[in-house]
Amino acid sequence: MRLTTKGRFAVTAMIDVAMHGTDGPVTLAAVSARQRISLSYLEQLFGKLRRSGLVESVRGPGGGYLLARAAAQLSVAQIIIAVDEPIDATQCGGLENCHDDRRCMTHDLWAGLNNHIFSYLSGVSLAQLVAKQRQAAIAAALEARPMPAGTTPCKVPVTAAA
Amino acid sequence: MRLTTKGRFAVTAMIDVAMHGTDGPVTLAAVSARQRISLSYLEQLFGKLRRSGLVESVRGPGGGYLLARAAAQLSVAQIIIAVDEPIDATQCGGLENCHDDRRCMTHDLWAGLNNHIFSYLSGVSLAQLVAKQRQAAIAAALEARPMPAGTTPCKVPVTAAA
DNA sequence: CGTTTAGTTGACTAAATCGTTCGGGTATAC
DNA sequence: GTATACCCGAACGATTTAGTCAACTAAACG
Repeated sequence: MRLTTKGRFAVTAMIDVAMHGTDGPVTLAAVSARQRISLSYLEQLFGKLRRSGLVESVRGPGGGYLLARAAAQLSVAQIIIAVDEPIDATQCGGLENCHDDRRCMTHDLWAGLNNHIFSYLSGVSLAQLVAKQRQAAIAAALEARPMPAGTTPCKVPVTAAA
Repeated sequence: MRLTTKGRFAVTAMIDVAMHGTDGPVTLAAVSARQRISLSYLEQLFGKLRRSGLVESVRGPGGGYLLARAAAQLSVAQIIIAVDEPIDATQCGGLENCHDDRRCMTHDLWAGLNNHIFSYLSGVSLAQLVAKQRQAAIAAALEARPMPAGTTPCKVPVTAAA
């Protein structure tokens, strides 16, 4: 399981669809404008997401994309798997013949780590991320608007990006 | 935090050094032969690992690389961070000015996921992976060697790679 | 001393991936 | 029938990946 910016773009776009798709399909043009992602790149990503059954498309005017399932039933792992074409780090391509006498370490080794990371990201649902994003948006709005006298702002701590 | 084959190569090589470095330094040539990784690529990786203080080098005949700390004190996260130069998926580069009125979602969003994955991989030590690898090697040896009559082999389940 | 070993550094390369741009299609609502 | 918006694929520059080559330095050893 790979973890690159490509999967992040896909998750970001899916969150956007989840947040704005409550009444009707969301056009990729709107997602592109809001999230500052190239429209054609979004089309490529959503082509894969659709073929993976994570979203459904509606063609024609008023069309766009909708989540194929409830946001609580869509995991980050599914989204990343859908767009990030898998690469195997096992060198031997599953043939297990890289050594004469014993097979390469990478084989069993990374399988375990992959499983752990995968199962973790499988436990993170789109609904959770949407809730977190809504919370952050509220905090930002409170920060931008001047507080009434005598009240104290409730800042959400911003975690550092790696 | 990115997750690519580069980091996997580095971790694999570090496991090799941990397993063969019990008495004396391990040459990259030996690691290259055992793990089927290009010698010059290993040189690049170990250059970064050394500058990050994860390994120590011994020059001259009989030289090679040694773990700078005990395997239990070296985490997978440290190794990956050392070789995978970090990229930020926040588009705005931390300036938070991607939108006119509100900042981009990716900013706070991926920070949380990054932290979770990072803290998970920080909890996985090289010693754990070495132990797991030793166990797998034993299982492979038992599998290759015919069992005495009446005994049942104890196969280790092989998990699928993503 | 000189040779061999092995780390150190840098430039350079083919291939893949990333993100984008462009140009065309096709289904549908109005 | 026209505008909308999904669909598809080719092509592109930039970056990353993985590897190669070449020159250098430090240390052991005879």
